[in-house]
Amino acid sequence: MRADKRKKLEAAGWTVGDAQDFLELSPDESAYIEMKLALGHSLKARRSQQHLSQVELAKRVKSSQSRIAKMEAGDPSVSIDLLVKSLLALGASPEEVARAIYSGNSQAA
Amino acid sequence: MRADKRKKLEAAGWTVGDAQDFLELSPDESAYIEMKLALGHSLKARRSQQHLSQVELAKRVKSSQSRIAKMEAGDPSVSIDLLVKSLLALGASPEEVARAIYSGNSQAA
DNA sequence: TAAATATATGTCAGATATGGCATATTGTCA
DNA sequence: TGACAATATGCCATATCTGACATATATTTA
Repeated sequence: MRADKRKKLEAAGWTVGDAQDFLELSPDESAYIEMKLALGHSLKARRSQQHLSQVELAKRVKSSQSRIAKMEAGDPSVSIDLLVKSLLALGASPEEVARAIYSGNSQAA
Repeated sequence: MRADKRKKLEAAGWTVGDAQDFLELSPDESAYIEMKLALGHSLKARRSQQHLSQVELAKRVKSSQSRIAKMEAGDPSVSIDLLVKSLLALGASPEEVARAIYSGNSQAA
């Protein structure tokens, strides 16, 4: 299984190796997960660019290191709201957040 | 007070008329609220375009009429996640969702 | 190598968002 | 006008997300 496919399934809350491997994601579910992954990548890119550790970013957005890690990994337990708020806290504009959503390019925002 | 300003404050969970009228929103809070309002407008525009009632849309996205109304009104109790999922359910692509986020134009998505 | 720092993963009690429901308000049409 | 459909608003029990914490696993540096 390709790494990104596996990641997508995991982001959907599935455990790879299950019988559910064969389940299909609906186009909507798929799009939703891709958006979250894209936002997570963008968050990591921005954080790295500013030479911040997850701990430092967590303090800035009043979250926790573990939640930052989960955001960047596309963990199914994190909301788009938190991702957006974090990006804004890193100085992204709404337009940059928007670009992060549909551009596969992690540099986008 | 301008209508959109009032709406923004209400979306932030404030009651206009309070002493809190004078509080300022941080740029991040402001941007976040504007994004939610923009998504709400886009949702309403798309729903109208497809001649769907709030009840019909609610059934399609397995939500409720009241939640649809709150989404479209920018109620502070609704998440961006639900707005995004609803737009996707109305046939919007991730790119259109993205455009809905930063474009003030409610037709955008 | 070991120590130090950064990131990943699992869990959980408390906080927030959710659908559903009742009901108020608005809009439409005869 | 009244009857009816659509939308708005308030409430609540439950589901989901949250920060915090512990701890495992990299990654870096001396």
